[in-house]
Amino acid sequence: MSRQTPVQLPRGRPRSFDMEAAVERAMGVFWSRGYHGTALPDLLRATKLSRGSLYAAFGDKHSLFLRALDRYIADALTRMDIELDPRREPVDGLRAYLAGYVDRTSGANGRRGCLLVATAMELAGQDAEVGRRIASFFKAMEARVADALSRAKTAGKLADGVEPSSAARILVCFVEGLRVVGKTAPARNTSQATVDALLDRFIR
Amino acid sequence: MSRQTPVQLPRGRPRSFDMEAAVERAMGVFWSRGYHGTALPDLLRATKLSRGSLYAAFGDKHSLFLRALDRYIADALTRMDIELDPRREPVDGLRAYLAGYVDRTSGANGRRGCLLVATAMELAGQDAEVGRRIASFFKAMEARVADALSRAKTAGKLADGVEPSSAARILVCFVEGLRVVGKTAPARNTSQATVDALLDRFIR
DNA sequence: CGATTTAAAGACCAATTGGTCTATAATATC
DNA sequence: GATATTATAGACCAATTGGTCTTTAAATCG
Repeated sequence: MSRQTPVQLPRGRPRSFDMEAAVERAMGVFWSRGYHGTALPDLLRATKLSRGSLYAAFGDKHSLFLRALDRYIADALTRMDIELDPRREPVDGLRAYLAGYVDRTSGANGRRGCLLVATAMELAGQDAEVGRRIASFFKAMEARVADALSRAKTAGKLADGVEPSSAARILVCFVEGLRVVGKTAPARNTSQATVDALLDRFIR
Repeated sequence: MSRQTPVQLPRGRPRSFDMEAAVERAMGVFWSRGYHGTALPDLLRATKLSRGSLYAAFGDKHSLFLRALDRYIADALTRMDIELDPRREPVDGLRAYLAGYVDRTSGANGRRGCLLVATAMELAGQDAEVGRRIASFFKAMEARVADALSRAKTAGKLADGVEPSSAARILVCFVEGLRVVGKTAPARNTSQATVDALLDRFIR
């Protein structure tokens, strides 16, 4: 199948730590503390890297942050692609998608918040690299939800007068708002009931 | 009417700057840059105070921030009390309330964001004083919206099966989500159309 | 082995952080 | 005019910021 890569191996000591694992640990810190709230020692502790290794591997704090953000976004989109898989019943998919948000916005999960929303509020206005990522994520999310709604409509499962594209925009705003209100750690029941009441307005 | 206050005036040079104006200017800085992103020199420039005066008047950065946040919250609640005034048609009030969010979440206004949402994401999880304020604001907002919806229901203006209290929670999440998505500076039309589509599901 | 590359530890850096303090001028009351 | 209070400017502070560099030990190759 694939030919042997013609690049010769590097000569010296190979990298001994897992870069992706380091990005993931860094992501966890940014997630909990925000960009400005995260100091270098926090990142060194979390990644268990020395200053030198971290800078050699990632360049600087900002670049590492972008990688962590990209990772967070990729995880979220992957999750959505599973939940809203076209081979599944679209309404079931939407329920699963919203159930995920109920989970992530109640109690301790809610209090921890969302790296994406926090970053949108903290940096999107000032940092163009971040702003582009945030905007493209919202677009991607909206497209996936609109697609699921569109399939639900074809199946005759949408309430009268519901249009997939505007309903998708509503749902995106709603779930991101859930993440904001989730910072006050509401009870699971509350979030679930709110989601159910919303879906009731759109699903037949 | 009111008797002369028996307190004798202080003896020395009176305060010559307007503390409320200073809080308002500080609020503007925190609003644009966030808590961690705001450095003391930023606050001195905005308030046109010297270090000494600022610390004498407000104690420290955190206390000044809390005053700015309280001011922002008070302004928001005052606005809502006008928009959702019980003497007004409740549906008109709700439309005015949402129109305000359309305005604040489109274009440049949207890009600037919201001090409250940014603070919720940045600090509510870690800072108890902030967390309490955020939680109580959401509660107060939800109560006002629920009240308006309740009056709309009595007037027969709500769609079948809409329950004021859960609908209020939906609306609160939705508008806070609008603020998040608004950081990508969407077109006014887009936000307005989304709001209209949502209201369509709740109003007869 | 020798050459090469990397990791870790930590010294080191200038700039910035939030915060205090002092000196001086201004403005008020008695 | 004496007393008291305040504002400003700026020196000053220790701690922390993000970031670089050097040293030494490891690990891999030819």
